Amino acid sequence: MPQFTSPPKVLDYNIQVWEIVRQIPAGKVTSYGRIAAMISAPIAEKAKAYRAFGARWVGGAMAKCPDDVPWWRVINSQGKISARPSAPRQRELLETEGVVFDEKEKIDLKVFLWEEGKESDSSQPTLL
DNA sequence: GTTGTGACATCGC
DNA sequence: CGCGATGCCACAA
Repeated sequence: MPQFTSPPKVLDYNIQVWEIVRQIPAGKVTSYGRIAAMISAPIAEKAKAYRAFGARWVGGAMAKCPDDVPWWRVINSQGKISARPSAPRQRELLETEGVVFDEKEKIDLKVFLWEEGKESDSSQPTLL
């Protein structure tokens, strides 16, 4: 267990993030905003604030990146890898999982985006 | 107590 | 579709 600062609330949030990330099947990816959205329902009042920083909280949680969490399956909404120093390393891991990148190093979220409850289904997304 | 930055997302051109 | 600019919360110095 890594050493976290005292804020238990944020830590609790991070734990939820890790829990979700662990549920991501191999060969699938998800975005920070997606995780943030599925964790705590965006409150109407703070919806903007949450939308603005909820994703960053997830990033903060990933910053701890415990060994039990496949942090490499977490990317941004652009379907690209974040500016992490080990970004190239992440791409290698994703390719090993079966994820493919386009010439712009972007991932087809229409194909590899992990959707809740659609992990092992034969539903083939409409490839255009 | 204040200032700066951060594994992002969204809007506009 | 790509790039630039903005917003917000929490933490570290």
